Amino acid sequence: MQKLREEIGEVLAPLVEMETDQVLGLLEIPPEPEFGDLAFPCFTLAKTLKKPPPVIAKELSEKLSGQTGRLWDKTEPRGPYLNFYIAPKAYSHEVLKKAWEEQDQYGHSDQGNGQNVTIDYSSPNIAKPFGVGHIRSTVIGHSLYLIYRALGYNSIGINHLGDWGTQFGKLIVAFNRWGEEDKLKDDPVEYLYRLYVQFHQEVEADPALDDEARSWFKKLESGEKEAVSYWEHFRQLSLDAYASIYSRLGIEFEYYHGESHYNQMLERVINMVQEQQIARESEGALIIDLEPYNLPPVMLRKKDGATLYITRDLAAAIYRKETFDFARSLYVVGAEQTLHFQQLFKVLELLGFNWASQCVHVPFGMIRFKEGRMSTRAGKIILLEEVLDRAVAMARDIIEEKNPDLADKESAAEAVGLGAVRFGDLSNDRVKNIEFDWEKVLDFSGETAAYIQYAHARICSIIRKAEPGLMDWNDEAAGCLQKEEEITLVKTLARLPDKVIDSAESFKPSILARYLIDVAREFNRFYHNCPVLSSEPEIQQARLLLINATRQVLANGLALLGITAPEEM
RNA sequence: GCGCCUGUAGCUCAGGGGAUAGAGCAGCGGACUUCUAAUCCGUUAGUCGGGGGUUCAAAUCCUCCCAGGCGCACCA
Repeated sequence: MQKLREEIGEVLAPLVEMETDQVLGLLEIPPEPEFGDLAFPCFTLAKTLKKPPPVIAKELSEKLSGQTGRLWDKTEPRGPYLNFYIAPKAYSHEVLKKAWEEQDQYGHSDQGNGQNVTIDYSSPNIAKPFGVGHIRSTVIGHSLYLIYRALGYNSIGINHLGDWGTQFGKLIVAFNRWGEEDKLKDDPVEYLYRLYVQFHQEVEADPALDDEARSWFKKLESGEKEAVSYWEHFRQLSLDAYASIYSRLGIEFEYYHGESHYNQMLERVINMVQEQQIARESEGALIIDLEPYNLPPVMLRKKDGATLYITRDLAAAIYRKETFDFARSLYVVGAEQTLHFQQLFKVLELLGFNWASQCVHVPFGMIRFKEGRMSTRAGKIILLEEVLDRAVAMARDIIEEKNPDLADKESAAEAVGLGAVRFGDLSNDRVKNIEFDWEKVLDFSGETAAYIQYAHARICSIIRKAEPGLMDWNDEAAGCLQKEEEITLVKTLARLPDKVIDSAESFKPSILARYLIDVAREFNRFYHNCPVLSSEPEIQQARLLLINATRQVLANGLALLGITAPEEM
């Protein structure tokens, strides 16, 4: 906890002739609890003082002997480290009080100062089904959205729909040749998907289809009526289908600005690069040569005059800066597009935009089958809806088995099932590929969302049964925790604010997710060793305050991951 | 061919300069008349892909090699 660090930093700084901030940067958390709670390593001092680190640690300890702080009450040298031990009573009082007062704001802060952060996430390609592959951007991006908002930033969620591009040419060709309006109405997304797959099968035998598709897209770009009406039709049907998934997952966006939103700005972008003289004609196309920066060239306009993805992305970046004046602009997009973003940011820089450095690509690995990658074109894909439905069904079965008397089984099943799917995507380091495995998706034991939700539900259950009078704040009670399991839990709860900040700075919700597993684990240890309701009144009140703080940490943390915490399950 | 990412226990993964490398799953053995056993406790398991280097200190940083993934001008 920050207060403890500062206290120790101030005591130590004059003794070691360093700035307080410098000392704070060195303090670390020891690997074992018996080594104390915060450690000062003496290695760096060894050079200036010309003494071995263990001697320095010992001397510092002697200088501090008998001295205590408000939140720490003991120091001890151990090898090259000077270890500080917290004062359990004062410390737990401090932590419990903070959680008690801040409630659903515990872990939040105002460090963002209301600055705008745009977050581009989900961004599915219209007219393609919403597969499990799309869930990563959606879930990671949405969590970052919530985390930044909790830190006082004004998060602006943008769904950069892939609603423009050659794929629409392909769809129009396919629909013209093989499509039937009745089937389309029946299940639009599924049907468009089948047409898309069929196109890619037929094009093998008849490569001319590709040219036809390109020409349809060209017509679309030049506003030709028939093309535009197809496009509007397909786009709307797809949007309707996405809406139900987003609402089920509780995902929201400030803006559905798809690629087509920037069509009016493309001309301006082309003019900009020409004014800056960074572009040139090559084989009829307009390109920017990035060889001096060790990057492949960027193509802004094809020889047939049509624009490309990166042209629209440049327009989008400029639009976002001009409209929102962001402090940061995040792109939660798969790692396979890393090169694209390197090029994009470099071109922004060449255009003289110093805010290019505020743009961040937040990459993530792909979801693959054991046998290889998923492919929309080849029809090798698992639909997200199916995954969600099966996970919820499995949760329903388990609830039926474990808690048949539960009043609202359906909402608990939904929370647990959806939580499992989300947590699977959030708990591991983004950049790694995930192997899709039904068994893992449907497993609710061990390091899963259900583990955290279960701890939360257990706490709620105890609180329901407690005497209401004992659920009040009480200074004495808050300071009387002393068992090892209690203190360890308190220390774990104290870390939430730091974990939220770490997650934001590294753009990794997985840090928060892992932390919540730790909290749930420490709670379970406490639960099995420290009875709450059957203990003496004062201890009971203390433990109620402790589990209430734990409940708050679990609920607040899960909320930032977009996962709901049922009170019963 | 060039570039980016990944390689840690049988499997899935944490840890990303510091004190004895940790979890979950699987296996084995225990704990429900007691606050929900979706839990807990114990136990087995590792030349941290390999070589070299930087450092008082390397799983962590640099370099080379190996393996896998992903990219590299008219897709997004």
